[in-house]
Amino acid sequence: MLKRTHHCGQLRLTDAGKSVVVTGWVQSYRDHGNLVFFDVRDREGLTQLVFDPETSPESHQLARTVRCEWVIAAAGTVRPRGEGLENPKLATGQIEVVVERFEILNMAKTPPFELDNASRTNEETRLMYRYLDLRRPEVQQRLRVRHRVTSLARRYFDEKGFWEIETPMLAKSTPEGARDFLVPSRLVRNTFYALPQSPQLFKQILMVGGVDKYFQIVRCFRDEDPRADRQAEFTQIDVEMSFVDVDDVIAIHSELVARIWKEVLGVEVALPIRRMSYAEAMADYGIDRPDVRFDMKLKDISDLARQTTFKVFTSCIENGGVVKGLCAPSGEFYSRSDIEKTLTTLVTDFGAKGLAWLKVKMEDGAPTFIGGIGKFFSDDLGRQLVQRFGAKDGDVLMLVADQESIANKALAPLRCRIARDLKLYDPKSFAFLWVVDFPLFEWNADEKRYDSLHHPFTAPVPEDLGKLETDPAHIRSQAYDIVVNGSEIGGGSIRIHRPEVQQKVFDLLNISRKQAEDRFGFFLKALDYGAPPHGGIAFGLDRLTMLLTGTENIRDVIAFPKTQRGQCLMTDAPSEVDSKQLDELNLRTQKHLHAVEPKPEN
RNA sequence: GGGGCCGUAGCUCAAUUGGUGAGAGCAUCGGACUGUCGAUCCGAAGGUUGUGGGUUCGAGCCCCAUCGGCCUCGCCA
Repeated sequence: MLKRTHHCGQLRLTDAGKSVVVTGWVQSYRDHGNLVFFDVRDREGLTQLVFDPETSPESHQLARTVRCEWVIAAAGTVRPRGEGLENPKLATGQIEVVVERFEILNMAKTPPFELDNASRTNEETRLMYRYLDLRRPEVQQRLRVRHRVTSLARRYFDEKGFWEIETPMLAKSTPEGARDFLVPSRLVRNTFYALPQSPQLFKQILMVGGVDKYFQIVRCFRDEDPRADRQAEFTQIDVEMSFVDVDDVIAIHSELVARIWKEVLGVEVALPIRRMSYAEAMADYGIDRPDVRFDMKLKDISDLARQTTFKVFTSCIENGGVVKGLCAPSGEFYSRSDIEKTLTTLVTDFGAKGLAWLKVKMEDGAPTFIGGIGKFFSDDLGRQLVQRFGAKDGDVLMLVADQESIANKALAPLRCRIARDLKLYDPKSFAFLWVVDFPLFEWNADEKRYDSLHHPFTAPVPEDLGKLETDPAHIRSQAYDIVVNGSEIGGGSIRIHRPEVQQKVFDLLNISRKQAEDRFGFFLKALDYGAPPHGGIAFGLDRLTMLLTGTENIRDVIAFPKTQRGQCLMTDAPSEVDSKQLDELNLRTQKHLHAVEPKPEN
């Protein structure tokens, strides 16, 4: 077999005259009967081969039989292309390889889709033939970025004294948070492992074990319905450190993020990265992961709305709700129907009852309102309203009246949608942010107890410790999320390292001693044996890569992704198993049960 | 569990209000051709319109069910 000397995509004018061997897949061939041209592709690019019957009649003859995607090796001489024959579209377009020896390493069936048109091909077909889609430069570019991030992270953490340590994939089910994937045990009948939702407890126990600094690039599993930006199995860059506080964790990971952006995109991230409190994020953006590439802050106008004659507003406030909204510098962009159909649908999808709007018209410095609900505002209230938003002529005020949580939930995506429509930011830019001072708990009205906002091992800020007894709702936690362009790419916290505080938190979460013992007993026991103060963070590698590659589809950054039903179209997983396998596991499916004991008719 | 969009040749799409024989580009196959690079030119082949019912003289088009893909609410950090 001819041994490769150069990658396709590597050769330049300066290589002219060299004898080289390139290998790869035939991207296209152009057969002129006499001269034959190939574009050969490998991971690094394309090279044009020329087959001339006068140079090598055997190679030329063989080349004429070749088809797209066949695997070939060609030995020849690098030659500058003639005047006017260069191809500026190719990095190697200044040269070509005149083939002297040629081997067909493998033939290939005609692909089910054309690789150069694959971006327009049905994703279903591409997933079924993932190995063909993977040959495309765009797809490989994303995998390359992902690799750069992981390899950089490994170098970075090694430099900083972290150890990469693996934690079990077959772990204990702790039915908190997301649904677990279960794995039946053969040796211990009727018991199950769970695939880890994250290595949370293991990494904390590593700290108790004196490891001091840990990281892992680790697969995590959560059996919940997928979305464009999440699927059931995903990868975290998982980190834990001992004897640190919030500032330490933020500093070391700000630097990591800055290095990633610098190395992958050449983008300088200004350090320190800005911090924003959870309270500020919710008030101004309605969400704990605000996109701060643009301003257009939300404003609470409950105090003004209360004084209007608009019953929707006044009764909402009487019922403990708020009126909150934003000012869209719309000009003529949104028609009445855009607002009342498209944008209203958007907010109602998130639970709001409607979208109130009014368009500002300034006459001699005094505002009047066109359309919508302007008539419910007196002149004085109107002036205050315009002042509150800093609205200008042509702006449209959009308001949601509801419970604060619903208003926020509806307004946050509305704000992003409007900013995108009105092009209020450069889509290529990045805005980084640490969100801090999260509440430790949120009240769960259905269950009449508190829920952890982060997770039950998050430490309160020390000065709020006293409120564990008196005012749990207002305890701040030592948690932090890093947000880029409205996307949370990582989050973590300083952990509770004192058993009595941990117990207190379980009490507030309404987790009984018995439940705590059953689920986390091993962990609580570890805390009893001298746990150092510690904290950590986990980054979502998939989302990180999505941001760096500018895609909105998580399947684009995963080599072998799954569909919305969690299936792999290439391997056809999940699939049924032999009854023998089930027997060994002491399992029987309901399907089999029904086969044995059919339900009576009707 | 709910809502929305989609499914026609290998791929991407077309097909008037339900009306003759479901078309085109690319890919494929055969032929021609000395500089192409989305090669070009000539020719050929390629279809259970996702599947199953129904309405109708007649269904790619209308109705019902079902399968699959994507987006989304719930769910999920």
